Amino acid sequence: MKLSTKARYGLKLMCYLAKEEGKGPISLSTIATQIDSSDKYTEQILLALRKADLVKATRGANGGYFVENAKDISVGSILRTLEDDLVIVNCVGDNNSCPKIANCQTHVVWENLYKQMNSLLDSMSLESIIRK
Amino acid sequence: MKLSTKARYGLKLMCYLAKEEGKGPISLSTIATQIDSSDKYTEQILLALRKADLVKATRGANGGYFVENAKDISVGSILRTLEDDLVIVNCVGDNNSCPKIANCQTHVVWENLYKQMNSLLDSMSLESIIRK
DNA sequence: AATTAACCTAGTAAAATAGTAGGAATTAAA
DNA sequence: TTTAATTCCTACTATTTTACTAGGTTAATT
Repeated sequence: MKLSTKARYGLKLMCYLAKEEGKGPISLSTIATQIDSSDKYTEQILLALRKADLVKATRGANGGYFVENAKDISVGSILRTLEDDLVIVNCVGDNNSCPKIANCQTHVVWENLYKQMNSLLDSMSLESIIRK
Repeated sequence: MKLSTKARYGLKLMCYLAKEEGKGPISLSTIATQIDSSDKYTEQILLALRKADLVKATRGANGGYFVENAKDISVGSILRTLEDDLVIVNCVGDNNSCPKIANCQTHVVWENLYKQMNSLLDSMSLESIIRK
C-alpha cells in the first residue's frame, strides 16, 4: 500500500506553486524541473489538479499554472484527486456496495481508518505546511 | 493506494480464528472456506502471520492454526505484517534514508499520516472488533 | 503569421499484486 | 510401522496497477 508517485509529485508541486502564489503563471517545464520529474508526467498531474480546480492555468505564450488561496486548499483535497479518492478498500466511501457490511467485523476497521485519514489530511492546508 | 487482498483476507481470517479461540487447531482448508479464498493463497497469509507469531500452528494429522489471546493482538500488528509495515512512502518509518527530509515540506504530511494510521490501528484489538 | 505553451488521448513499459504448483517435513491414527 | 492428514517452504506465472512516453490539437501572445 504505497502512495503513488503522482500523489507525491503532486503535493510537492502544489507546495512549490503555493510558495510562488501571486507571481503569475509558471510554465510546465519550470515546475517539472523543480520537482525532478519529466515534463510529460508532470503535465498529467497538473491536468488532473486543474480539472479539480486546485490549480488554475492560462494558455498560450507566457502561460502557465498557478495556485490561488493556498490557505483554503487542503492536503486532503489534493491527495483525493490524485489518489482515487483515498479509498483504501472498496467497501468505504461513496460507492461502497458490499452487501455483507452488516455482519462484517472488518468493515469497522476500514471505515475508521478511512475517516481518520481524511480528517487528518483535511485539517492541513497547503499554506500551513509551507510555512514550516 | 489500495490495501492488498492479503491484508484484507488476513484480518478476516484472524477475526474468524479469534472467534474460535480455545477450540483447538483449525485446518487450512476450513479457514480458506470461511474467508472465501483458495487454500494455497490462504496458506501464504497464514505462513506470514505465523512467522510473525500472531497465529500458532500444529502440524500433522488433526493439526491446524489457532490464535491465543485475541485481546492482546492489535489490528495494527496484523496489517503491518501483511502490508509491508504500513509504510505509505519510503521516507517514513525505520529505514527512511531520504537526505532531503530537513528541507522537505511534504515529509511532515507523510510522517503525520503514518503515525496516525499506526496509532489508530494499534488501539484496536482483535477481541474488541469481534465483539461488535 | 509565427511562436509559445497548455490541452487531451492513447499507448507502452515496468513494477507490484494476486494467485498457483508441488514437493518436503511432521504428526497422529490405523 | 505404514498410511493419511496436514503444515512448511520456495518458486513460478498471470493479472492488474502504476509509471511514464508520444504526439497531435487548441488558445493566447507577440
